[in-house]
Amino acid sequence: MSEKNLTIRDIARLSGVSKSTVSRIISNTGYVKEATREKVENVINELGYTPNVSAKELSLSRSDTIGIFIGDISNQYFQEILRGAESVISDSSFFPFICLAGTEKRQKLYIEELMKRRVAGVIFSSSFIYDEEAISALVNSTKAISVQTDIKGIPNIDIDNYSAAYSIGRLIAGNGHKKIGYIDSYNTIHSLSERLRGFRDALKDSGLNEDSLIYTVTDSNYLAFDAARDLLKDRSITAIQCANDHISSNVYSVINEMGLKIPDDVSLSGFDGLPLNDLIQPKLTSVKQPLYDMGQMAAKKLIELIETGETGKEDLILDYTLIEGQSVLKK
Amino acid sequence: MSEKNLTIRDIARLSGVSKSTVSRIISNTGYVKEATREKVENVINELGYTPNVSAKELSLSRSDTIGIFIGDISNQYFQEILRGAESVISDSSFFPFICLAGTEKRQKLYIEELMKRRVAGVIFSSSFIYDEEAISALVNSTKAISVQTDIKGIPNIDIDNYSAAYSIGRLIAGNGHKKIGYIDSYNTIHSLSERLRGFRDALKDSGLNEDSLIYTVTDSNYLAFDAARDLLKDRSITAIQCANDHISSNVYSVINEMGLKIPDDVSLSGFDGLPLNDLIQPKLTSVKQPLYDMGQMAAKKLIELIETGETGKEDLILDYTLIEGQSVLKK
DNA sequence: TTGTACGCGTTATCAC
DNA sequence: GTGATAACGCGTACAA
Repeated sequence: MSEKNLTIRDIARLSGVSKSTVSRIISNTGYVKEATREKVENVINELGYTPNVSAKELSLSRSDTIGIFIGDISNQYFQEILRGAESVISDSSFFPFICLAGTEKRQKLYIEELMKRRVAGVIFSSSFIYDEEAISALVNSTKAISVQTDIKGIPNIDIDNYSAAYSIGRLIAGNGHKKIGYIDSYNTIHSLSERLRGFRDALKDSGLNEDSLIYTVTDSNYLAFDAARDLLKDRSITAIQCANDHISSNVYSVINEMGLKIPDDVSLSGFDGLPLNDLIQPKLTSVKQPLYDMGQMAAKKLIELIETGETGKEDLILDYTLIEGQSVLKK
Repeated sequence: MSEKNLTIRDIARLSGVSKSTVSRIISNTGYVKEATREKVENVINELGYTPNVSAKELSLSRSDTIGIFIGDISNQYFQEILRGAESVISDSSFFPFICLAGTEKRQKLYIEELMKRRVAGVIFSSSFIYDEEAISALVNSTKAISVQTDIKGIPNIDIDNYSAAYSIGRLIAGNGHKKIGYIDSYNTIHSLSERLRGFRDALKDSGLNEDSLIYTVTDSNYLAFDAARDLLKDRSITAIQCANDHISSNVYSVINEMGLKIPDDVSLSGFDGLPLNDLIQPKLTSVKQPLYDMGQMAAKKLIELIETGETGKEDLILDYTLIEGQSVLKK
């Protein structure tokens, strides 16, 4: 059975060698005679010795931990990015340290902890940054990268939000809708304003005037129930575009609750292409972002930055896919 | 700007005191003159000094980290438990270390890491344990608790699965269904076998014979598509009960895909009461488990164990709620 | 190929 | 109140 608090010294003593030899065997570095290695490894296995990470990190003045800073874990959007990033990191020589930074208090806590742990790098994915100063201090003390998140001075992984939103706007207008509700997110990040800009331009280029877009936003809880109910009161609105699929799934619930039919009574479309869209009937028109890939890409790029020692400034833009479902009526 | 590798010694030197004094101030322990404290704190803030966790842990021979060992993060079931556990831990003096242990490789990696980090405790929530020996070693080296998970020798948080499944079985049979498909999970944990047992007994007590339950299981990917298609070929089956809502949501997709109507063509019911059920039309009949609470309870109980030094053996059973939606036809 | 000695940054135990 | 000093467990020159 594994006893507690075994140290490298115990192993050394019990196998009749010095600490350094044990260290060499554990970290698999330097020359060690095969016979010695076997002897020591036997002792290690028998006693169930496990090296102490804190001591190792302290000794090396370095940690191989990478922080993954996630905004809201109950949102599938962030889950996908997290899964992608984690998969790459847990498959590397680094170690993922997941931070569920969904509230102001948690952001503070986790940022502090990441600093205290001297992490090798951080991946940010959050639609809101509460304390820019703290983030800035963290970013300055380590390597960092973001996924669709606004943080100054670090590379960002994203898609071309303007162009994606433009496409879906053209699609909806092209289907003959003339009065279109738009439910934006309460959060104010660049990718969201780009989507709105792209959507607006699409309507304009389709010959619709400015009044054709009825703009609303979700409340601070990041839900969309009230916004949706407001829009649905105006029966001249024939289509609703949501800034992301977290919102569109909530709007879907409201529409069902009110006994309305999609797309006959109202058209619905979103942005993200989350897995939960599979539960929506009829199939939702949306823009699919490669979220898992974006997470993976962020992790790969970050590891590269750590290993090369470079800082990296250039953003990476990945491809999106327009998904045409049956949720937007052709008039 | 925060410079790297500042130590307690630098702060001491620059504020004209000794390391010990700085340490006292940081850890807020022992007597320090107010004037000294202010002086030192100013230096700390100006330089942006952050204490080094590894050194602290090493010095104390103790870590205040609690591991949260989660089976499958893309399953909302685990998300709820994770969120509950994290909320309690991040609000305590301990720190959450989240392990996405969904694959055999990852379980090995994370268990090893938890041991290396000398964590204060671990919360297990996973429907599969790949290496019982490794888990056992970890459990023996620290405090541990589980949520609806089979690990020997530690307390488990659960509901009365037998009774819950019995209730839903009586409900379905009471609605006149005589041939009922049951889709079990591929995973083999105690709570699942209890559900099956309870459901079986309910049908028996409703006067149905053994042949009335058509048993199938999901495949190793934990999906349910094939199992559902198989069941749906037999048009004499009028209702399908799923062992959990991860399965029922997949079955819902299959039913829609095949153009069948719930509950007219087939009834569907599940187990868990996940948030994503809100997207299912009509409202799904299911058993709601207090998953978030179970996570919270696990964390609270674990912290208690850590602080009292006790091991704890007694399981905790929480209440469930039978949710009667419109997805089971009354015949 | 192996052993010795020092340092990593912090806390705790003593003295003062 | 405050300051030396010895741990904590490990890696790594430098010797041997």
